[in-house]
Amino acid sequence: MTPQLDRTLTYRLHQLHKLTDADSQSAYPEQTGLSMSDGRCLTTIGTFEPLSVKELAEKANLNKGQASRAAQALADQGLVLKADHPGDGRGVVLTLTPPGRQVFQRAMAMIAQRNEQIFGCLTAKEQASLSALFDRLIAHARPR
Amino acid sequence: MTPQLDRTLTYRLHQLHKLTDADSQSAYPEQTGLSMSDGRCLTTIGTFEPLSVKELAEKANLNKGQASRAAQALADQGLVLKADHPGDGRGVVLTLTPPGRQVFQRAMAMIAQRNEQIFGCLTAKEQASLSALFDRLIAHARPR
DNA sequence: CATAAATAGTTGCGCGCGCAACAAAATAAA
DNA sequence: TTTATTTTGTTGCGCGCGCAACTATTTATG
Repeated sequence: MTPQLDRTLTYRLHQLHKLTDADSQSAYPEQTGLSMSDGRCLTTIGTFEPLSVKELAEKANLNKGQASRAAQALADQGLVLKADHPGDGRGVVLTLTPPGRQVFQRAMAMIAQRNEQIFGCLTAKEQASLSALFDRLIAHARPR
Repeated sequence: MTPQLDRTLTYRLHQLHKLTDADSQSAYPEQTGLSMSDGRCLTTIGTFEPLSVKELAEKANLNKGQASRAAQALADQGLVLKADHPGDGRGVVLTLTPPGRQVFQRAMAMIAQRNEQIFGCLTAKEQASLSALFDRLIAHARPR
């Protein structure tokens, strides 16, 4: 039997994402001077550096085209260092520059704040449950 | 203190959404002949009819421009009836046509199936917990 | 009643996204 | 070595999305 649309988890997952993403879209430029997409790439590099473009794409959940352009944009702004990969003429090595690290701090503080805004209405125990469920769902959904 | 990026709930919410949305993007056309956006509008109308364009936008989580175009597209395909609102010369009344109802059935079956694919890795109890958490989060995030 | 403000829906436009084609380099096969 | 296959990153292109301007109708205000 088919459940009511608004009782499906997919429907509400989509709904929740839309609601939260809309706010982030304005929060990123306001607090970091970067677009949401570029800001997410910066925080991803800061968290996982050093990173190749391909790895950046995977970690930040975007395709390599976007990852390539974002890396270039961040490098142009002096926030990310795009170095040649030693031993592989194709690859690049992405790391944060000192100014990039400063923006990274601000961005992470903003993310922590938004995390609190959105999930603060849950108890610590509920947040932990949700966290564990997310991990399982992502592991299950991830291709390969 | 700032948590690690990949341990934040916002990061993983975004990740999970991206993963699931990508699959839906192909599942909708394959199983209903409609784009994901149009398909979601159809299921929304079928679930909540009768609906105005504004209400459709709210329920389907898109802006009224998209809602207007989707309603028109579905009407052009004969799946949705777009009638004048009695008593308000501006408003329209969106309902499913008989053929629209058939596509609605297929779409809902597909959604139920995707729901199972994605959330089936959780026990019924876990799904119920997640459902309750989603409701609270959405109620808290929703403007007004 | 006049006119100002609010609301419903449509449409134009620019930007971001994803896909796919491409070039360059590394690796595998013969 | 030669050549075929795979992998990495870049770039071109079209479509979908969101915003904001606009029209038409309704409701509020003086």
